[in-house]
Amino acid sequence: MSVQEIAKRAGVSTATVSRVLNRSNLVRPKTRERVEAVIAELGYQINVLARNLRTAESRLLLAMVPDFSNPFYAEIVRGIETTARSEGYHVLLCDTGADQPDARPYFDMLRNRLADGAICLDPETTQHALLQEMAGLSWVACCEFDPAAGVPYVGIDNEQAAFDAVSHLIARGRKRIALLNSDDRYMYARQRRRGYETALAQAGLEALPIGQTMGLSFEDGRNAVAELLKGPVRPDAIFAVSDTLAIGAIRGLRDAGLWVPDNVSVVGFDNIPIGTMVEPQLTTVEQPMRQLGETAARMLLQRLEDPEGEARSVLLGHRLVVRESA
Amino acid sequence: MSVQEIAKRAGVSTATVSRVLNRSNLVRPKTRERVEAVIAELGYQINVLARNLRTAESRLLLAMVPDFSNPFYAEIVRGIETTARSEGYHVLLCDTGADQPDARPYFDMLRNRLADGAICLDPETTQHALLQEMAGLSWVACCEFDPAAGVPYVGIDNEQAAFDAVSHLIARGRKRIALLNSDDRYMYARQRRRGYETALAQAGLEALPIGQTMGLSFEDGRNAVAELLKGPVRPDAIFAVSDTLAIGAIRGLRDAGLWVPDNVSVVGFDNIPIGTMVEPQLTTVEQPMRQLGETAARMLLQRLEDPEGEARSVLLGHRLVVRESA
DNA sequence: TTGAAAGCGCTAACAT
DNA sequence: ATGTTAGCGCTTTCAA
Repeated sequence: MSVQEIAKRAGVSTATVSRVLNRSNLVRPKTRERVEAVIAELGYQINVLARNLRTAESRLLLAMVPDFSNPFYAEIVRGIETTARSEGYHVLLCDTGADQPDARPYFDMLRNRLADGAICLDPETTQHALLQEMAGLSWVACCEFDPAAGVPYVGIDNEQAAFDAVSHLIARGRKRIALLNSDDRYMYARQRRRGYETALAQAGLEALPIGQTMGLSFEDGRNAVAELLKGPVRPDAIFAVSDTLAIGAIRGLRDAGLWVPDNVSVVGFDNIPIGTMVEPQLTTVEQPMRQLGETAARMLLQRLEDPEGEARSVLLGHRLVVRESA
Repeated sequence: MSVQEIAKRAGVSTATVSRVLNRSNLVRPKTRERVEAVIAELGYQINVLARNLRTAESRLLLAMVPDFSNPFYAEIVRGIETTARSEGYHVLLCDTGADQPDARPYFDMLRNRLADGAICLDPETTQHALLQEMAGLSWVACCEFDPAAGVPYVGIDNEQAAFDAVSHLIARGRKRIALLNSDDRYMYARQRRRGYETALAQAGLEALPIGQTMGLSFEDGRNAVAELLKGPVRPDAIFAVSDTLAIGAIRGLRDAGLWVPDNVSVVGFDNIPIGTMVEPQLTTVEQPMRQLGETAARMLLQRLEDPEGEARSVLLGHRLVVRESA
């Protein structure tokens, strides 16, 4: 069943049916009614595939995420979806993580027009590839961004946020503050490290050897702390760049017979729900995840509407949530 | 740039270009080479929108999930994606939860052919609606299923799994075993309840008043336990139908000064990662999440290939993972 | 093994 | 306010 069929039965042209379908107001109410009646009667459903070809848009957005089972990303994706849906778009989730480290297939989805645009939360390498291979294609960066790249982005001030977290530790009287950092491929990791270093420097404290992990998991944190504790100087505080890492760290400390926060204070990052489910409850830096996603989607939608329009990037606010661990 | 362009430059017809594009073997190697050279040279990318219209398929699958930020569902979706991708399909995630309790918009995506088929993890109500409104459309059920509905499904034997969990508690010498159940709209909730009741009955034990929650969250579990403890008989064990609920329950018990597992044993369900991140580590029933997703996707793909083919449903195995909490 | 041509179902420019 | 008509870019029958 097609517009033709509807047109015939309603005694109008296909153009008119199309106008009714697209809520054009160049249709006499009476006519519209008649057409709508036929549509309802036959249970006609528009063929999106045909429309997509004709209008040369899929109304599909790509969300490239390193790991959507990470609650942090999950919540951002939620924000993206909410906004996208409200504008009649759908979101295609692309987990570029573990399983499928190659983002190429996703690039192809953009190239061959399966998606109208993309939101990229992937690390620098992916973003640079996107930038080079996708010249002229619409995408925005979220959380991970290179201010110099010329791509519109939304994120937080990671350096400042890290600075705030470490300052909190210092204010609590801690002197041997270790950083538990993740994969250096991520710009946020490097930015937070800078914040950590600045805070220590300003307080005249020395940085400890950095605990470096490959991932953001509980076990990563646990193992890294075990490593850290083998060092010459025992930390009295740990700033971890993610909550799961921090929770793993707490377990690592307990493994070594250390108590949090009595012996060692711990601050995490993100403020994901698990933070309140553990004991002690996690002190952490909150990111406005939902809002990050919503903003990213809105920026992308704006780009799609007006590709030439000026693209303004945004940094959203963060907030230190003080609970029990520090 | 289109097939026309390529055809002209390669000195062949559009049909031949199309054949090359689709790996048809009715092309002379020499010709194929020439065409491929032109394609590579111009960096031509097929227009999926046009192909979709022509072939009347989008190679997009719908995954309808109550809450994809729940690690349990996230892992299943992973399985779905892996399998789908290996067959050249993409997955459109539809979070039918909190935000968007109405699945109607997703139904429309099926009706108007934006998606070729769907995998539904939503509760009964949604599944029945799908069944009625989508006659003749391809979909399969995953985790949530009504064996009598005539829709192919994959899941586990929830009743048996619950039976096993409760039996474990009984074997540990527990006598006052409470059930912490979630939303009764879900068939799995009703199935697990039956398993719980059967196990108790077989052991000649009495069921306690059931702790009923609206959702599956930590706070739900915590609050439900507080309620439970107000009752006349204090449970010495709790079987919760989800891990988050169980972890909330453990906290609720601690709130009341009770220790797990010394005073009260707790068993969860699903075996999500957090189970090993809490203290005590959670004893739980493991579901083969990844495999559930993979199987569901494979079933759907099969249906798409052969809509008339017989559809065989499957129950996958579960496993009790004994850790510290019970 | 290749080509010519029809047409998937829709939208939109243009005409009335 | 409505109709006519020309494609969007591809695949696929049919003929050669």
